Amino acid sequence: MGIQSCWTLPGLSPKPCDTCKSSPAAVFCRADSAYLCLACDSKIHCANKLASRHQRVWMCEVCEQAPAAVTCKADAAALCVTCDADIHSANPLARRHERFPVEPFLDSAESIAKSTSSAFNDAVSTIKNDDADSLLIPNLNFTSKFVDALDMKPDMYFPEMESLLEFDYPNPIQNSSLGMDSVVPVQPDPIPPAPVLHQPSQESCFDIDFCRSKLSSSFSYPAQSISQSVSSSSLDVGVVPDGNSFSDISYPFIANVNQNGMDSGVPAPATVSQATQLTGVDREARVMRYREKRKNRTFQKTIRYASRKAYAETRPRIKGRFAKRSESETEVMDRIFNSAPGSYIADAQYGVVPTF
DNA sequence: TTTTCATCTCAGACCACATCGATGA
DNA sequence: TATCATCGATGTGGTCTGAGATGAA
Repeated sequence: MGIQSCWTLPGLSPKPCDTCKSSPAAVFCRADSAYLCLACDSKIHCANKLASRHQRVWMCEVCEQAPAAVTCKADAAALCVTCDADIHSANPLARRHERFPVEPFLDSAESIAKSTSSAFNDAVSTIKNDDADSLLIPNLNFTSKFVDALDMKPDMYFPEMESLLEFDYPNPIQNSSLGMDSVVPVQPDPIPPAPVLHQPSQESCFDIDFCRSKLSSSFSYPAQSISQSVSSSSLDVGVVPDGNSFSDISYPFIANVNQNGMDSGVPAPATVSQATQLTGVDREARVMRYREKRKNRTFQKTIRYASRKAYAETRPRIKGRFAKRSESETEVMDRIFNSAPGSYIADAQYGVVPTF
């Protein structure tokens, strides 16, 4: 059972490449007014000097139907005009997301992706074996384009994801005595938080739930869902008070908020540069905190009784259903268990399970 | 543009029975 | 108070099924 991308619109298939028609388009060439996959983009725009001067932008990460017009730092996503308008007009918090106009690039998208990925290979090596990574990647489809084109392993990640490592800043709710009574599971974080880039603006940190709301075609987010985290466990979590929202994924980016609390529309100049000037120590600390948190996170079915699990796995089935044991089978089982009284079945995942 | 059909995806149902936990003797 | 017996409820996993989504004709 796969996990659907949290960002792409269900029901909308990515726009196909105008050239090969088979791969999903990854970039939009303004000069050609063409949607191209990475391979075709590389082929076409490396053909001659003139073509290499064509300005291109990435596709919208949400609808994958139109060229991206803005980059939302809070969502770590490139959005087209329509999606940007829909998403960021949905509620007051979303309106405060800091956004920048998308900068067109001239190099081949493939080479950009390659250089981008190599810069993160070190970090990747530290967080390999992480099948949950994909859950944290805002746009799985977006990433998969690179994976397809570059034959990369899906567990690699990209700079856009870097910000997602930063999702366990101190939670004022958890820290308060009020938070102790919250239904939100409180996970002690023994590692002190890394310096917050914009300490005074904690109230400006927020999460957007792109999974829960099952993005309808109208992109209307229920107001009560604005603070849900990506974690599936958050489905049980009540509404987190506006303005103090922190959960599993809280992006430490801020909108440039004016005194009225509204988005001034002008990017905060220091934010981007500071965000990219993280030291190696900061980065390592963040990766460590991320791994710690990931370890405590579970998307798997909870097994309450290992003994029942062990027994269920040994039981005969007919078309997947439990079946009655025949007398001979019962005798065999009795002999097995009785022949070695006090024997144990080692269950790697759930520890030692006593036999029956 | 609308309708029909085929295909795909996914959540929930189903089964038997050891074990759990409450209750009473 | 401690121990034991009884009984209904619970939980366990692999497969099937039907509803809904999607795409092609």
